[in-house]
Amino acid sequence: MERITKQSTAILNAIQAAQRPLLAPEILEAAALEVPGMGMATVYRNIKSLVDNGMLTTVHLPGENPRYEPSHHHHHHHFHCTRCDKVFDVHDCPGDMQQLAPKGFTVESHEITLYGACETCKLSPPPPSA
Amino acid sequence: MERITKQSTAILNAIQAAQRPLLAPEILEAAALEVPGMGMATVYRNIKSLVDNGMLTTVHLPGENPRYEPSHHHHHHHFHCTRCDKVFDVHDCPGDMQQLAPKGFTVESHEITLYGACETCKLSPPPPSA
DNA sequence: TCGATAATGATAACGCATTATCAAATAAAC
DNA sequence: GTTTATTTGATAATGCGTTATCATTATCGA
Repeated sequence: MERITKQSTAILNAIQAAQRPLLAPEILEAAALEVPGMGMATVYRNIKSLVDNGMLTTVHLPGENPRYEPSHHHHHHHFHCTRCDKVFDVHDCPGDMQQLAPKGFTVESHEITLYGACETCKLSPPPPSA
Repeated sequence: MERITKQSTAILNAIQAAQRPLLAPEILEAAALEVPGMGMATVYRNIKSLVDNGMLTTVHLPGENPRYEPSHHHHHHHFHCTRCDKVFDVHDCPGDMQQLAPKGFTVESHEITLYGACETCKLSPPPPSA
């Protein structure tokens, strides 16, 4: 991926505009608005290249396919909305977790995933009769 | 799975004796010590049945295949040793996480995964020349 | 102990995300 | 504008965890 194409531009734009980690199909969906007809293979190729370059970071959540966001290089966590399945960054952190671990274990890092309703879904609950 | 067989007994024994969540291949490995020649399909069949019964709980960790542990029905988290890749239960919890979420979001649950060295790996570091 | 039927083991098949293939399109150097 | 090498799109192939198939074996009620 050395050349700048309208596809690669659209993919990077989509990821940076999203303000949240995206799944590969979400990246395709967003980038295809700018470049209709874009193929899934192009998305995967560009993701791979951007991750290798260090421009993109892979976000793994429990039981989920990988999502991708611009590399932040700062410690943060994620919120997974159980209504719309979108994932959002959480910039706060409770801090050191060493005290949670069993005696004799050394904690070097941690991941926190919050689950619940994002603001949009909270304001727009599904119809009760659903 | 209505009948008690030496295979189903060995599988349940393996899971209960482990004291930590096991991957399907780990269950096979442990149960095969008791019933040599046991097949992977038998492990998956029994896991499925036990999960359906509520006897087993599936543990999803970021980027990992599912692990299984006896259903505890109490809130806990997990420690993933980055040396031996074993996962251990963590019975402590920092508590409510609502304050971490963005304004307008409602936190309903959370998952914490700790990473580091378990006691065994801490006491038996790999040779420096490795 | 016998018989009905459920479980097992070997293996093929599946689902799904991801990657490879390759002809056609296109970016960028000249 | 031409040329050349890279990227794209369509699609086949891959990898891998899991599930289905089916003949054989084994459980357990009668």
